[in-house]
Amino acid sequence: MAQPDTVTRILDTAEVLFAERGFAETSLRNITSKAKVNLAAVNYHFGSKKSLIQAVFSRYLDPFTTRFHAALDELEAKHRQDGSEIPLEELLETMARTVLEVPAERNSLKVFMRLLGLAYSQAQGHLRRYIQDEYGSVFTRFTELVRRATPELPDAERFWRLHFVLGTVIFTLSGLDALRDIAEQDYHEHVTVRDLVRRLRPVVVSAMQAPLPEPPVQEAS
Amino acid sequence: MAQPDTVTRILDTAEVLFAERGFAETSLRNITSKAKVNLAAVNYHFGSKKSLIQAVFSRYLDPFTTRFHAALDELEAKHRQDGSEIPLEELLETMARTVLEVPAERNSLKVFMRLLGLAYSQAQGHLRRYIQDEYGSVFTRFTELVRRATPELPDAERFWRLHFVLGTVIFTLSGLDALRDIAEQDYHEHVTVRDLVRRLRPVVVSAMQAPLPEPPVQEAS
DNA sequence: ACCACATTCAAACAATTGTTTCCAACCTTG
DNA sequence: CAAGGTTGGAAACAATTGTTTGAATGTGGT
Repeated sequence: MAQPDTVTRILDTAEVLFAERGFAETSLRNITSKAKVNLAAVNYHFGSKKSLIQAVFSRYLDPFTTRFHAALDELEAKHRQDGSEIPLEELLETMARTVLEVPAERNSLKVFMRLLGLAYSQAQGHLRRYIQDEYGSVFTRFTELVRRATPELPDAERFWRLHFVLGTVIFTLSGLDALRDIAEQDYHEHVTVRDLVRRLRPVVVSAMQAPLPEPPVQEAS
Repeated sequence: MAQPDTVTRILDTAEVLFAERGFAETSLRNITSKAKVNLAAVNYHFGSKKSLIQAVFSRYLDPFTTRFHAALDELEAKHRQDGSEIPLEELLETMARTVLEVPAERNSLKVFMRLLGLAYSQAQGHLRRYIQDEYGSVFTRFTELVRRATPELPDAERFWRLHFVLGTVIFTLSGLDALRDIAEQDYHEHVTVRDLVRRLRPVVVSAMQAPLPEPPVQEAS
């Protein structure tokens, strides 16, 4: 579509600024001046600010979905041989590994997670729709595998618990910088992302396997 | 400070719009036109948009902290009599109950949670600082009680787990509308906030009581 | 009735936003 | 070397932003 230089320099700068300050708070002039490209370059190469935002996401999500599908293929093939179901831990492990792999190639996991967090919290209706349309299928596949790994859970319960842990991960990793400062100050330990994933593992597994809630209390009607 | 009408009408409208669309995406003209007040009224009564945002938060957080302190007083008094420690479940229960009580007086829990989520995710440095300064003490008190309820947890581990569950709650409840749509469509059940809290309870307790993570692997250095 | 004050209002302010325009520079192709 | 389409750049565009102004209106006290 275009030279590697200008386009990627815009993307590299945009993703950092978006992650730091959000979409609405980051102007095209912020991006272009820091990237040392002309203001018009964004509209020329991407068409609009919306498209730029989507492009920033694609650069992370495209490799992620590709790798994640491949990893799930591998996992399914392995367990098809011995006929066993894929255990929940292995599914979560695979997802975590894939998430960690992707941003290694580019900026940082922090940016990736922060972007995901923004995609949820910022209104940006077009973004949620875009992500849902483009990348919903891999999530559907994953949840189906989780379903087979946790047959004791009612469907609705599993749905909610998956979003509970999704919230934990995105919230923690996207707010990592602020939390890391506090943790370092209070407990004098330097926290890496891998540390956090290590801490998250048992928590997430326990959360998914928690006892079922009491049945809903019947309101007097 | 002023008539009940204009000021509260601005606050009522602002909190809804902020919750729906975020701070930067909501203009003062959006607020004032929907609230049917003059544009200048915001700057007249609140001084600036920043102050309006803080005022919106105060209206939720002030009653919350008051009630929460009172509830913790009561809880401590009760357990000081029989000399027992406050169990974790009771602490979490108290917090949940207080969170549910506050917005009953006003708009909705959804708005409250969505605002909290925005406070974290939107950059808005001034907001985080404001919340930290004004309401940090009650959180400190709560974490200290949690510490006594979970003596087996290392301090750093407890710190992180508290933020894990904080992420779960804020993320889920602030994105409730979108998730509810999906859940209703897929599982044909109408989800209320109280349902969600009921589902959250065992998950949060299990998360806090999960086994400790493996010690960090030592990198070859 | 009058005054002092608080509040409301319409209008304008300067600043910033995303986007477009038009021209110069460039590189590839004949 | 020349032609032509592609990419870069400075400036201007219209729209929207938060904020301020100054006059009009309302309100309560003496």
